[in-house]
Amino acid sequence: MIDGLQSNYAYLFEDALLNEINEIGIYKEVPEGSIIMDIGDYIKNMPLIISGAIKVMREDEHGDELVLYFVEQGDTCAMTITCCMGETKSEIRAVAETDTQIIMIPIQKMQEWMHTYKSWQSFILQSYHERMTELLEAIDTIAFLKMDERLFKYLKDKAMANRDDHIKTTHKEIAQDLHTSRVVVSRLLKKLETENKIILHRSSIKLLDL
DNA sequence: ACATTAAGTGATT
DNA sequence: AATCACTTAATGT
Repeated sequence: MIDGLQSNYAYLFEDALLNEINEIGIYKEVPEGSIIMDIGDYIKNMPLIISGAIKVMREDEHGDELVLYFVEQGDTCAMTITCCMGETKSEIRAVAETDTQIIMIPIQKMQEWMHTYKSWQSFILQSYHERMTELLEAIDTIAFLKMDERLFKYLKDKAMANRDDHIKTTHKEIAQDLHTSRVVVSRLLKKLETENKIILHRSSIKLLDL
């Protein structure tokens, strides 16, 4: 059995399905920072995350990025669900947030399992629902929250996805993820530090309030 | 020791 | 909140 499959998905799927996943799924290790799926790619596989986290983002016509949400272990990329219904291209880019282990499932199988396994069906529907909620939240965040609140939410989301309150990034990266400038990030982080919400180090941030 | 990269700051729009 | 210009601090070679 693929390592980690049992521990992460056994409570979700029946044994027969686990065995099928084990047989058909392709285990992959993705190093931090590598692009798992890019905008415009045709999607042939659906990833199940065993460990690690993935950052999902969108890009505008100038190549500027904006992070939508993070996907954690035990979850899947809901965009693939939409995409593999029809033969559409990916609308998003998925980048490994940390070194990540995934199992790739061919989309034909995932459609087949929709009919044969009840647990699979509810898993897909539920994660689809969760993503939808997160997307709405992302819209709210961008539309209604000020930059300082957005930044703090970003840090919390990131800490949550990585299961680690010690975040390893630079101000520059955060600025790119939130689509703002590095100077603004530095200033707002400084403010958060004086409010005792975080501690700043070079190339890393320790989150205090959780 | 020097170059490079990350982060802090004031001023201006 | 963005941009510029500049400084300071940490790190790599």
